[in-house]
Amino acid sequence: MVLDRSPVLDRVFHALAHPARRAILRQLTDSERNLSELSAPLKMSFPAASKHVRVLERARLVRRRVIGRSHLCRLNAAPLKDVADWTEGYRKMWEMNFGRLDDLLAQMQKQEKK
Amino acid sequence: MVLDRSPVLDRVFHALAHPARRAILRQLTDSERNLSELSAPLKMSFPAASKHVRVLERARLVRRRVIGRSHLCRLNAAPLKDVADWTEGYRKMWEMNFGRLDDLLAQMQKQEKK
DNA sequence: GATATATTAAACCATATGGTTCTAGATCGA
DNA sequence: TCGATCTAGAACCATATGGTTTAATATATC
Repeated sequence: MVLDRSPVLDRVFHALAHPARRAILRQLTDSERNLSELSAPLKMSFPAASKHVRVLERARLVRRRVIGRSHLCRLNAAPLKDVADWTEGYRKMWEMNFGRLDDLLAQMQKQEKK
Repeated sequence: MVLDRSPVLDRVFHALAHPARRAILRQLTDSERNLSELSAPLKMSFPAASKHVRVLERARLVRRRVIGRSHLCRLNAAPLKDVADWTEGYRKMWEMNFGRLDDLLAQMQKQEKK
């Protein structure tokens, strides 16, 4: 199959490609947090952080519920299963590569002994 | 740790966020291919495909060796291990369906009893 | 040498991204 | 009610992205 069309993976991979967004996800592993809490540790303005949260929402990685003026965000890790599944299709490939690296290192050690 | 700085993950996730680039990786699972072969099935011009390959190279997902006028590309899946490792940190989160933290703790305790 | 092939490079374009600041609307607490 | 707080939204800016077409370069092939 030539095509690899998956708007879901497009959005999820793109969402994960920015350190601030990964940091937001990290913060949400413990508990729900509102936008202020999420933006506080990031070295950027509040609106910038808010935009990052919206990117995560479009990728379904974050859901929010509004309570008064507080927008509580929680992690939805389900799309990360898609990432894991996609990546799993290549596991053999990188394990093979590491195998070759092991071979190389073994050879180098053999050379050193000589 | 608040920050999630990892230029490697930045580049790899970004590289994986485009269907054409994932299609290129897919093509490289079988064997090495040169740029013409890689670009042929993509619905875009050759230079566009060439740019995608370069994005994959910057992410270390593709390596090329030049033989005459043919640029042979091969997959380097090693960076995908970084993706898998990062994603693995969230596995528990998606394995509990729509679960809250309570559910996760309950599951973990049940596992421990076994 | 002439010509076709594989690829890069350059110029260009439209749109997206990531950031800012400023404004405005709810809502909470005193 | 008043002021502080939380958030959205708009306007703006610089740069990146993803694509195009056209040219230039190197290498095969005849």
